[in-house]
Amino acid sequence: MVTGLPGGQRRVQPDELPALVRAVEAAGPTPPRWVWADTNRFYPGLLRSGVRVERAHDLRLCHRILRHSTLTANSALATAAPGGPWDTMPAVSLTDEPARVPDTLFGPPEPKVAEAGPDPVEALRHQHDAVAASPGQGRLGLLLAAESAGALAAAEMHHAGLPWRADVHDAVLTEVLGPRPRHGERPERLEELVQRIRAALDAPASLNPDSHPDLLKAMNLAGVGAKTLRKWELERLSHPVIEPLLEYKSLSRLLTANGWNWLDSWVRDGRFRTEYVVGGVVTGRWATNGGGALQLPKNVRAAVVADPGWTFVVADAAQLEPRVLAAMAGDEAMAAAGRGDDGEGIDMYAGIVATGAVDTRERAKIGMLGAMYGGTTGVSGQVRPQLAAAFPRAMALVDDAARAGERGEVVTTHLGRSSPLPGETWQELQAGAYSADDGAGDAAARARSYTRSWGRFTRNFVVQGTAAEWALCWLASLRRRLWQLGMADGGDGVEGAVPAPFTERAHLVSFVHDEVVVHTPISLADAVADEVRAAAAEAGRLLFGDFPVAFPLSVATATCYTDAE
DNA sequence: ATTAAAAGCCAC
DNA sequence: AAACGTGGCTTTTAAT
Repeated sequence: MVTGLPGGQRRVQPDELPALVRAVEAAGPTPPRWVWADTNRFYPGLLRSGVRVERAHDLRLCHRILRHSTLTANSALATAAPGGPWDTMPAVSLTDEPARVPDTLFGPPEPKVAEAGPDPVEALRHQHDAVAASPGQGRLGLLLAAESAGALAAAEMHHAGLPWRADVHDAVLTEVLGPRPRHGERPERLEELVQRIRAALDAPASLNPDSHPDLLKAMNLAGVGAKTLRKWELERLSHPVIEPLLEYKSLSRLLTANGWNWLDSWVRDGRFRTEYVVGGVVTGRWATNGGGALQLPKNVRAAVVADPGWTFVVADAAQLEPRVLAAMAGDEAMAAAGRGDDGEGIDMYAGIVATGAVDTRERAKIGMLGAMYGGTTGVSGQVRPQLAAAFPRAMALVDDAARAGERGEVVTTHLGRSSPLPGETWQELQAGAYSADDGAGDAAARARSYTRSWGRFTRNFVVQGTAAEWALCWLASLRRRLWQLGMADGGDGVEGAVPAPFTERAHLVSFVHDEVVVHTPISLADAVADEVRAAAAEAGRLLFGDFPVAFPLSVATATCYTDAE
């Protein structure tokens, strides 16, 4: 059922939906906002039919935010008994089996009764009520719009896919590992390294370097003196086995995580498609399902090559989190340190050095990261009082968030996404800390440790979560701008031709926390770069209004991802 | 036999 | 330098 149409409501068959949506999108000067239970349930099919929508409201994603936000704590939505349909509705996954087309051998399929599901109109009303009554000058409304736009962008990026040259990927692997081995065998380079490791340890040919206990035992016998196999620890030891072992670990990682098997599994028809999970991280950052798309190692990014006649515009936000912290804390001094004289933005860590608060860029960086992560030792600990003196408001914000977490309270981002409550472990440990009888060591110490750990989580939550909100607004703005760019240019230049979504226009192909990649016709690359910057400025205004904080980007254009970094 | 946890490295 | 935030993913090992 589609309601709210110009001509009232209509019941449509699934195959009628694309034409209907296309018509309504094209009808008026103001595009509609489609409200649906889950973007992934409707949008992939529309995209396959060549239909792109401008705006949407994802009821499931928005419900999840409103259910837990401190800004809507008194709403009917948030005070309802838990376990309602919108609380328990599972996300639709793009990898779910598509509804199988029934066999037609025995005549047309039985008409299916659409599953009832909860009433979306009623849900929308509840969500509107909750947002309308929330404090914060429309911040929650902005968050819901950005979250929903993100869901559209995520589906579109999956639809378009990240251009991926399997032949280039294979060449990279062959270069460092040797030719692809037969099933069950090690590549040449790895086999050589295994031999060298065994020889250096005087170990039998049965030693499997992938078995950590066995390897550690053999290393102990050879007197290497390693307690763990962590890279940074091994690097500090001197023994003939260290060099081949580190090399083995590095190559082995490449093979298992992004080797030929990965290529076979994830690259089809020149595209890598992952499933972006909008809001998949507690802080609001995205997660992905499949292919490890958020952790593609630098050396395999060489396989990300633009189509002929196309190129990439790669942009990332410089020092996003400290800038977000400065803005949300209203810390003028800290914002000024990242702004520079022209107001366009300078390297923030260099700017902090320029204020005289800290003596080197490296120490400024470690100190800021430590303040946001809760580091207390080493350089973090040394620089901290200096930063606290120079930027008291920013440091107070993260310290307050940490203390709230330690008290077991919830913290909330700038736009209104709230942290979860600590789990049962927290409660139990607090109770246990006061019980005299505890057989398993120092209960009070464990409670303290867990409490501090939760404080580090809430400390980081407010910054990482607000940075994710900025990035979401950036992405949403850029998505809209890229579409407009396509309208202006006409895509392939054919008069009157409407470019198909994402095959003839500049389009997003990757988003990783604070970095975007746009795949664009070469002729539009400069315009895309302008829009990427304009979108960043717009995101800053949307979140922080007139507060004078800069969000400079590093932007590069290249036909290969590797060359843009 | 299946599942969960641990260890480790990759990304931001 | 050290072990301070969020994750995904793979392999081995332990547990059920």
